[in-house]
Amino acid sequence: MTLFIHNTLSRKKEAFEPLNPDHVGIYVCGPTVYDYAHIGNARPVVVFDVLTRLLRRFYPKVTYVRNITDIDDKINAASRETGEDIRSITDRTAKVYHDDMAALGALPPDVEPRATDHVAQMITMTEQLIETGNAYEAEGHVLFNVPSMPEYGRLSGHSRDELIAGARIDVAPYKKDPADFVLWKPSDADTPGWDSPWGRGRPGWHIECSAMSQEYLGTEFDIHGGGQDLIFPHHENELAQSRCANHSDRMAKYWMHNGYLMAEGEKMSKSLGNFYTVHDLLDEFPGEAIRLALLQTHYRQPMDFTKDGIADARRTLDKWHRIAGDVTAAGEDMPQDLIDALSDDLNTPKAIAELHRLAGKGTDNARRALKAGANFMGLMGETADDWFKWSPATASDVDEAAIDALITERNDARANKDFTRADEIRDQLTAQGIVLEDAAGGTTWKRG
RNA sequence: GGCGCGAUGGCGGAGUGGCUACGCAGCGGCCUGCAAAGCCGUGUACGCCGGUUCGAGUCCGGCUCGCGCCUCCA
Repeated sequence: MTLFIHNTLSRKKEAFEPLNPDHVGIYVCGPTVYDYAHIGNARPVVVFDVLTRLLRRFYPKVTYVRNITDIDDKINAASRETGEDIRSITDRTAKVYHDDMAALGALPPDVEPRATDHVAQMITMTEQLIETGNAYEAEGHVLFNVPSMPEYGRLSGHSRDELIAGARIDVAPYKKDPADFVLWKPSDADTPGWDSPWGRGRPGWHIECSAMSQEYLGTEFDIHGGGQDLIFPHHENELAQSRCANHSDRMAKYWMHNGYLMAEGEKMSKSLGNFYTVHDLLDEFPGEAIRLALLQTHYRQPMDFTKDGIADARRTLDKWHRIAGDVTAAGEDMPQDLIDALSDDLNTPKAIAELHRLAGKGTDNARRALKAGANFMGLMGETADDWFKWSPATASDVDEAAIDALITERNDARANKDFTRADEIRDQLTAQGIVLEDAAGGTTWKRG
């Protein structure tokens, strides 16, 4: 079995051949922790979660690194606005991020480095870039000199000339070349800063991922992932920094990028009110339904994320849980067709189709395979019973004993053909968001 | 303006030179006190215009529309 992945560097699907089959390394750009993650931020988390699960199936050791960006001018701005301490903002936001991503069924990364813990490494790399002649100091800034790297632009497909021609902002006067970008910048007294050979300051955005990926995965590693919008400038600049500092031909062997996401047919924007945060969606829907909705579209496709889509996904999971019941799946139950689909550049929609196929078969083997495959994709992680009793955060608390009592009363009424009373009870519970289902084995309830 | 991605049935969404994707919704039927679930059957597609081919959603060219990026902003 060969794993194929689309490599942004070649813009082709390639067979994955790890640098070292005994230890695969993957780095994914994580969040800047100044605000709750929106659904667009969740897509790469879920996509690369599936990828790491797959890599772990194929290789004995996988190190998954996903950073937390806690040095950023947006964080600084938020702190100035609200008066909340920076560390408090970043800790609080990171905590919510962890909870939200866990609710989506994403396993935590093996290493989750924070930028603030790696400033020394960033300074070292910046010094190296000055030594190699790829960077220079100017007015307290250190800038990467783009013309010093002939292959700059290979990842994004932009040439330096095009970038300059298309530039929409004024070029800072201290730049040698209009395309040069910041490695280090000075901080004033009110802004977080660290001592450096160039005075008190803070790192530019791109250098953190260069420094931290190297710290945990080495100068060359297997896969670097993130959203498509990171290809330029973030990943292009990371690549330039790391390669030049290390005199290396490459940084990551494979670069993977997930497609962008819209909400309800429109570009997500706060002004349009269609800016879904994961945190808010989790009040309305089970996390696994959101996860399945995200996986229903292939990761490189643009995606229109809708609440209807989550509701659909939820009904699908309802059905699968009804079919699988409480079977337990073992390793040998894993459906090979599902693994094959995922191995073809993470074809999750095809893998999901395979789960549908198993759901329709009706045999015990198929039920176990359904559960095993769903579990592998981070779905159906709880019992059917727990799944059906999930309730939205807005729902009022319901007394389960009272429900059971009403069910008993209704069944007595039904036995006596008192269907008026039976329907009253159904309506009463429906009004509370409780749905009753009469089956051969008795009456069960779930939250609507 | 430059670079890139996308366009499949009512909706979601794979696929790929010739053979039903699949799911949801719809319609007809069975079952059911009601409801749900389940079962059987069933219709609808490949943005537009050319070209290559015995044959094209599938390859080539052009066009239209949508979206992303074009530097200190993840």
